[in-house]
Amino acid sequence: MIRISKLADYGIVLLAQFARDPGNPVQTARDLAERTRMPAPTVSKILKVLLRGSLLNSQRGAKGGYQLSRPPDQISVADILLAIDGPVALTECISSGGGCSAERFCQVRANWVRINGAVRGALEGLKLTDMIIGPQLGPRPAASPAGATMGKAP
Amino acid sequence: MIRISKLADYGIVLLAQFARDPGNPVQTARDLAERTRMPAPTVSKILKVLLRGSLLNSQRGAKGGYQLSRPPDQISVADILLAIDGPVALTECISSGGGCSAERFCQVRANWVRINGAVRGALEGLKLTDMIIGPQLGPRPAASPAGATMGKAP
DNA sequence: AGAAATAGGACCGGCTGAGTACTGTTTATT
DNA sequence: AATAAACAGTACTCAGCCGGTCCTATTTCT
Repeated sequence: MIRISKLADYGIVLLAQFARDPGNPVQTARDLAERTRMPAPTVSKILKVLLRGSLLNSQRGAKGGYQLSRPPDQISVADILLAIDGPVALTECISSGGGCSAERFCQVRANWVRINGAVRGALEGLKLTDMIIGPQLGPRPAASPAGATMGKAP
Repeated sequence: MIRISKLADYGIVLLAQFARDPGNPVQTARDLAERTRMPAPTVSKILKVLLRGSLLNSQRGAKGGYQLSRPPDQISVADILLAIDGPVALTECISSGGGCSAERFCQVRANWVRINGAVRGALEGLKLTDMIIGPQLGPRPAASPAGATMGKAP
């Protein structure tokens, strides 16, 4: 199904929450859980992962909380996926860096490298600021963006 | 890790094999297994799935085998993924068509719809013929294709 | 009739994703 | 100094699904 993990999905929702109200840069895990309607332990777990990926800074103790480590326009969806799910690798032979027993005969790997790079590039171009502007906030030009092409042999 | 299933990966390799030598349009499961170095039972299983997805035609009995149901330039990577892994749905809320308990509060779903559509569109544009031209067959213009952009807010 | 294929299941084992819980450690406040 | 509020880290379980294999029809050519 070519899907990202649920945790990564949650992570994006959480980070988007930060970006949505810059007035409260520091948020506690508890508050985020309430606002996003996600279970508190799971929220806490994801926040720690995002911290390790240096997408968040944390302040311990009372009056503590988390805040974005960078401006939201400098955090991409690819960054979030990298922190939570690891590197973008559509196929196993990409993530394992080759070494598949069939590699000697495999004729499609080179193409996967290209497709993979294109998807990663697209995800890198998509910033957190792009995720918070929903259809409800101001009119949008049209439905779907212009015809995203990639990887097609020239 | 945003990855496609191994079966789908195999399926692409198998179909690419058909496209690679148009001289032998009909191939048996056994032959394909040998040429791709994949285990025969698995190959057989995938071929049946591809048949159900009407990407292949089959001929039973002695001298039987499988062949592409359409010219390779009319079979996209998205078609193969659809047949094996189901519809492209990066997040669960896409495949389930909404209904998530947090949907009422979720502010990012609309963006996922756009991203998802962009990825699917890109995969649809990538045909089987694009998968068989490797770097070894003739020189290629450059490393990565031109800057695949998608989903970015205009 | 027999051999060579596909058709269509059932079946199972192992991995990993998702969620929970528990036990520190740090810090502001009183 | 004591307390409470928050983050930090780790361990654990449970379920679902992916992957692989095998078995038994059914069809068709020789």
